[in-house]
Amino acid sequence: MLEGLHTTIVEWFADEARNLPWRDPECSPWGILVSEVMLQQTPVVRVLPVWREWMERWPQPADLAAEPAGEAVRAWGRLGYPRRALRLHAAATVIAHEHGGVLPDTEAGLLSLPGVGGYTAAAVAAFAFGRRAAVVDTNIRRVHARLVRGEALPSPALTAAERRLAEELLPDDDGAGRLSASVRWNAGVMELGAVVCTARSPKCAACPVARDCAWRAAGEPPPSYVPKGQAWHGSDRQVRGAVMAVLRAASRPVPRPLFDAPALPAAGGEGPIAAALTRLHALGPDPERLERCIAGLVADGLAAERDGGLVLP
DNA sequence: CATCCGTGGTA
DNA sequence: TTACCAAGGAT
Repeated sequence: MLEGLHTTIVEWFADEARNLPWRDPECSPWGILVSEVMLQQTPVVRVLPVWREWMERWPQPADLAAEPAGEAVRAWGRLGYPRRALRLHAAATVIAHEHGGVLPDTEAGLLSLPGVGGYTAAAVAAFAFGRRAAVVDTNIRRVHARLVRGEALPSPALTAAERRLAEELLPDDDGAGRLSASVRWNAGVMELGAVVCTARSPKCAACPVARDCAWRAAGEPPPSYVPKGQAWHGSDRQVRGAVMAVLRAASRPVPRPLFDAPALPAAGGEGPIAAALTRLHALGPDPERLERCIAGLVADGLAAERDGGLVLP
């Protein structure tokens, strides 16, 4: 049974895998780490162009570590959650200064890096170093929930039972490095969840293991809970995002009064800075919220005070 | 452990 | 148009 699943999914992956640059056998561990962090909560299609820019500009961790953190944030562009750029810069600094510029090649070593949690540590250990590691991301959790547990969606929070299941399903290490059975299984299940066993309207007709699926066998029961949406309108995140857009557009400190100005961004005039300021003002944040958001950005290290203005760090 | 942290495409 | 959701992590 398990053997059949392994063979079917791994063979499907060999035929159907998307040709992504970080899956190239020549891709460096650093390139794989960058891709994994960028892919945290961000779709592949938006990551692709930014990842290529990063690899061209910073081919090694030391290249990124040599620049101010703000450059990482600027080059992050609109991928979202810019603190990830900050942590990637911090990770590059640790790698350059404490690991001789070479990535740790164990899960535990990777886990100690800023911005690297359980998922990313396992993913890099597996995909960059060929280690046997149970990769558990949202795609894999969903495939396991349906295929094995017969449920429409995984629970809101990762459970110990899910970790156990992922470990049980993981093939033994066969010493084949990046081409090992466990690596291909991890990649295959993740890909299946990403392109076939999707959260909304799964493409069961295209699924290689539809006949083995416990969820289908159970008559596709609906989710037992309702996912709670992420608040956005009127949130601090919305304002922080608008402020960060201004800072990314500016190469010198933006005077503080411009952030409050409800009227014309006179000093900015035309151009991307003025446009970003206009978008911020359009949100109409009250002064208290705006101040709190800016203070939060500074506290997070995403923004810095300089010459009476605000800049990227 | 629940909450916070960006952004844009899609149903 | 609104709401969901995408290779999570830190606190």
